[in-house]
Amino acid sequence: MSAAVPVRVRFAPSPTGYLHVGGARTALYNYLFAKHHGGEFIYRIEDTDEARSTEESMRMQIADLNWLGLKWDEGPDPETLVDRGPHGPYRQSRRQDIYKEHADRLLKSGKAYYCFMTDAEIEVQRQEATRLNKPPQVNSPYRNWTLAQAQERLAKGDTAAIRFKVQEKRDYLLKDLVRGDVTFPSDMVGDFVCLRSTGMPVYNFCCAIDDALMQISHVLRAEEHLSNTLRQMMLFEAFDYPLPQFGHLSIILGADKQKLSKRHGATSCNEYRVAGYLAEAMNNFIALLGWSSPNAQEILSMQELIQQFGVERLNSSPAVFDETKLLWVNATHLRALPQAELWERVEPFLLEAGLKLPKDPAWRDRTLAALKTSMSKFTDAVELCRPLSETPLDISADAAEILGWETTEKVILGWKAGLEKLSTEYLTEAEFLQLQDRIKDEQNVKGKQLFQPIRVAVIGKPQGTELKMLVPLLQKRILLERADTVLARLKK
RNA sequence: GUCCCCUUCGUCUAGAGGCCUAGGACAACUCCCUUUCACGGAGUAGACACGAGUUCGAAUCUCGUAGGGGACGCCA
Repeated sequence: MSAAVPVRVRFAPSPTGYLHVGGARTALYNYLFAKHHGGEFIYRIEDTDEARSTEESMRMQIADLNWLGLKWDEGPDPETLVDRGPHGPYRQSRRQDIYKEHADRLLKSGKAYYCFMTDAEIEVQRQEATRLNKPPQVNSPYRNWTLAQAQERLAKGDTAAIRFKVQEKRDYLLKDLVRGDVTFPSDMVGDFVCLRSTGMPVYNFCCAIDDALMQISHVLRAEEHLSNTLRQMMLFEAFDYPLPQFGHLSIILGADKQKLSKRHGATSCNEYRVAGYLAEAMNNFIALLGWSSPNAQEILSMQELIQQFGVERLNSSPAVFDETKLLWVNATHLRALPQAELWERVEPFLLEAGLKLPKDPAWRDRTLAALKTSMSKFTDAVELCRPLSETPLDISADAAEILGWETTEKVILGWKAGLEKLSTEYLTEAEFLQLQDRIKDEQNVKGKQLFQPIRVAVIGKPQGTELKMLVPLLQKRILLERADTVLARLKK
């Protein structure tokens, strides 16, 4: 590795859907690698598949990348989508002149040729090859046409793809950063298309050209591109461009060891964001799928990831995406958050659920202190805080049995009387426990007959978080209202 | 079919010929803390895919076998 070459890496997804966790990991590794080496992280859009690429997908992916905090140094501006950086455009659909010019160069030097084969002809060849158990490669009859011959036919209005002419058989050696030496025989691929007959370039072609022109020094990408690398190496060679270093990351599998896909449940970053996961936990967890910290750390901040990341500790075998561990990583990050920040980040979820909670910072602090150990993700706060919301008490159906007990009314009346005697806005845990004891003695009710009616009078249902935690978080006024609501129900 | 890649506890991994009676983390289980839960603490159980070879010595090197994945597109 030459130290003179500045580190420039890129993440180059195709905008054909949400950002997948696999893509997120690729992006993260590239980002970490760049930041670790003080290099640049470039975001490029591979939108040459006109049928499947959409601007909406692109916006979704940008939003996900932003959520993860992976900021790029060059590429479309996340807000305006206007290109920023000296090597643009960064959307391949806008670089067609460049590809055209490169294809012409190959044509002129005889390294590529016009191919007039139709889809049907290609299909016939493919089926024939498959039938003979041969690699389904295209053997174009136009391979040896002269450029003049082809141009003559083009002049008649026929369209043609431009195919790269794979040269004599030899081995290509790829020194992969993750996999070590990988040898590809050149006949592994047939003459591949560079430019479609529509003029739109094909992935391998623009990828190689862009990586060269954008001066990409290292390409960290998914394993499925490993065998594509051969074509790209041929292209680099044909243009006499210096080859970047490649590292092919293993794929991420679902619990059934099959490639992670929609049937495994959540596979997009966005789903995890909505489900109340923390971006920093997502980064942390994903980083550990295929990479390990040199000092065996499991919980790492972005800063630590940047400091410790290195391509040497990348693992080449596939990794199963384990949601259980993700949840643990998430809970750990969540509980480490300063309480003020935790509230800030949880609040949108509470508001969305329609909860009405006190604005007093001291109250919020107490609440989080009490509830945070049972939270693994932001959305857990919703159910945890629901009983604290200043909304009319909803008496659940399974409270009916308790409401039917003959001692219930006097317990609640005792509870109410006790509350009224208190002068403070909130009662302390100790006061609550004392009050409970007093009701026990005064009303001569104990055990279930005592606890359950109070519980229903507080939260409207027979089970939930411990009352000694909840009661001190509820204003006396609200407790009284709720007790009245339950009493009114008893009268009916 | 051909080529390429991968294979350590259930899962993520450490491991670069002797430090390995294979270490850590999540999950599981047990106990402690706590008048229930959670958090926390202490433990228990659990793996080198298989077979040959190289070597005084192999999880580590080589070769096979099996299994999994990828590529062979005018998809990326």
